Amino acid sequence: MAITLNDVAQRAGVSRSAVSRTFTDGASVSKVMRQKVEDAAIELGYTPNFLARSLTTRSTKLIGLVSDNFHNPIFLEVFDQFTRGLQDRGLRPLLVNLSETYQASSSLRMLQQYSVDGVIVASSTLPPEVSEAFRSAGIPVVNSFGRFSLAPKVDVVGIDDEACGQIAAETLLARGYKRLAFLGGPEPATSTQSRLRGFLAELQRAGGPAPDITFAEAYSFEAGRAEMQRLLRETTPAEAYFCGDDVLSIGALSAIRDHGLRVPEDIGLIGVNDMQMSGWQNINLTTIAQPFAEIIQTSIDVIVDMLQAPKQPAQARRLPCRLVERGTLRALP
Amino acid sequence: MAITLNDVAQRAGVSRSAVSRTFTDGASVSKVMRQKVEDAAIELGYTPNFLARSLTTRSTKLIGLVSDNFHNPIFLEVFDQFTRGLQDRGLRPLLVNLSETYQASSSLRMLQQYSVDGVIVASSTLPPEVSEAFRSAGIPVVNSFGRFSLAPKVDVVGIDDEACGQIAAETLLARGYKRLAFLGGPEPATSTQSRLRGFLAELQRAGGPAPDITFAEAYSFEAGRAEMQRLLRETTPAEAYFCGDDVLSIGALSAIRDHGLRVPEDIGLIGVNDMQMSGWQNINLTTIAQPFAEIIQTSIDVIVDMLQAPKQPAQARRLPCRLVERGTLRALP
DNA sequence: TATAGCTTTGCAACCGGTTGCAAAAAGTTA
DNA sequence: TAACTTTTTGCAACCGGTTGCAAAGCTATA
Repeated sequence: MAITLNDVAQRAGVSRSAVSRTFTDGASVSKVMRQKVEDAAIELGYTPNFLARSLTTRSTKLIGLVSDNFHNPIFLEVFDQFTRGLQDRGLRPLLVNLSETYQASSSLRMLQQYSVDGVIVASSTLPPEVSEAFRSAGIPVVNSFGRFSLAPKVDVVGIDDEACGQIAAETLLARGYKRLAFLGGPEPATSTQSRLRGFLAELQRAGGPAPDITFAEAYSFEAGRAEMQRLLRETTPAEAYFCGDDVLSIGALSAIRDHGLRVPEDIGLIGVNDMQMSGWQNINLTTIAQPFAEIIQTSIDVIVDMLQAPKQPAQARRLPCRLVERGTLRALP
Repeated sequence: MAITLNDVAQRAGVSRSAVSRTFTDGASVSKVMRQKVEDAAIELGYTPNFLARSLTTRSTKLIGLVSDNFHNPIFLEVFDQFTRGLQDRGLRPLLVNLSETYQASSSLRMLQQYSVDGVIVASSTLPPEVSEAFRSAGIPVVNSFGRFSLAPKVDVVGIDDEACGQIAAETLLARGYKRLAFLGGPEPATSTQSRLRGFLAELQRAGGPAPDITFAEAYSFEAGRAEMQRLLRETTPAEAYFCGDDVLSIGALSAIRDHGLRVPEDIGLIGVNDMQMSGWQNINLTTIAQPFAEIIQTSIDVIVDMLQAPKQPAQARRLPCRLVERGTLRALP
């Protein structure tokens, strides 16, 4: 069916090795030989088979892209950048969706069967064991958007969640807010906990009062809205809320407005992520931007380095967040 | 490095074929033999290499997933469902991102090199030549979200864009709107043209007046907002707009509200897609739902069928859309 | 117990490539 | 032109599996 190396060799009247060599760079082929082979190849429409090649070269150029985050709109941007970044380097992303019904352990087998050269685990919610399983199996792995740790078992590229909480606290305090609150993502998530820790630490340092603390059930619009509705119904709302992320914030925003209150006049709101939608004029959310492009670029760099020199000691990289001022907080005094 | 069939054979003291046979179902192996092999395999942690296997079986279980739509939030849901649907059937999605800088022709080579068993082109905007190239190369292909045609060159699964325009017209007329307008996506897109055609046909049939017709530059929030701003500034707005899709509608919505007008009291709006966000209470967009789940399920079924019995004549399937009533149109009289 | 029929097993060739090695060809130098 | 280098080429083995075929093993029947 498909054209093989043999076909080309025969057509060009040369050996199989000769054909192979013209298609591997750095190999020794004379100009006339190369010409003959290339003519035959073009004539027949030959494309080398990467999988057969991988058998001897032990490199498939396949990178497993594992994620469980197929509901938060920011991940579309994440996938876009990952796939393009990998393509630019001649690598191909093999996608594994670990959401809901799939147990994490299956991803190792799935990707081992295809001899991937490396794996990118793109998730802030998957447990570290998922990434670690790949490393134990000898497959280069990097955990993008993972949690920082001083002695990580696998390479991690992410943000400094504590610093993120600190920025939120500073921002709110600088604008004169007194009664503050933390409306986090799911309580067990480590990102939630770290952001809270940074938030509290900075408030304490500045001598501010302790904030109210509640958690939404998920990083989702519905969860943010539901939790804010509950707060408005059952409590005296705080002056300003630091929300777990942007979708959550947008949910909270809708609850506040439905309740007849205004943002930022009655209640202030600050999120995390800076997803595209947050900049839409009908949302216009003040938020703390994650450096998505840099995280993704760095993750790819890390994995590419590991392909060349595997088994360096694992390292966790923290990239800085920055405040994006829009319209959901009152102005600086 | 990795454990191979040979290692297992040696450990179990049997032939290579025996090991191979215990891992291919339907092959003839006695109970004792199977036991010996499985023990050795577990002991060594053996996983068969699918790529080596594919060399002789001529099936990689790899499906190319080609798309250029990494900006419209609905596509995250689309990717989620595609990847899960494929995984459920033991297939693995190999992602190709064709947005912006990549020219379509590269996708064929990329996927040929990996001997994919089939390709799903998930896009309503890529030209039909992209899908056709795969078919010419003998690779089973289905174009999801593609344009309907009576004599298609490749299999297509999508919606009936004309019917969609018709539903929009019926819906608006039934609510007593008189001065209607069409605010489409990019003018050259075939989906835009088909929806317009259906819209106009139904209006004409019902004897309504001809609508205003304009086009946004893209299927995006910014484009929808910009075009609606222009309309509000330069024209007398229509009573109700049929918008190209939901993101576009949401952009238009924000422009209308910023202009001090109310929806649906002053201006009505109906979109297409029913993306998750459209149901958010702060948006609450009346729209025409695309049957995403069915389109994706059908696409996968089609490609799986082709793997078994390739080269049936191509067929275009149209799945029905349905109205989702929310809050951006006035109530039925 | 001999024979026929079925199941299980191993051998060896093959899938589409790569690569170490030695022979052949081409290029240099004297 | 001969002797010596360097480059180019083909052979054959290998990567990790599968599979047709025939031999071996087993069971059932006469």
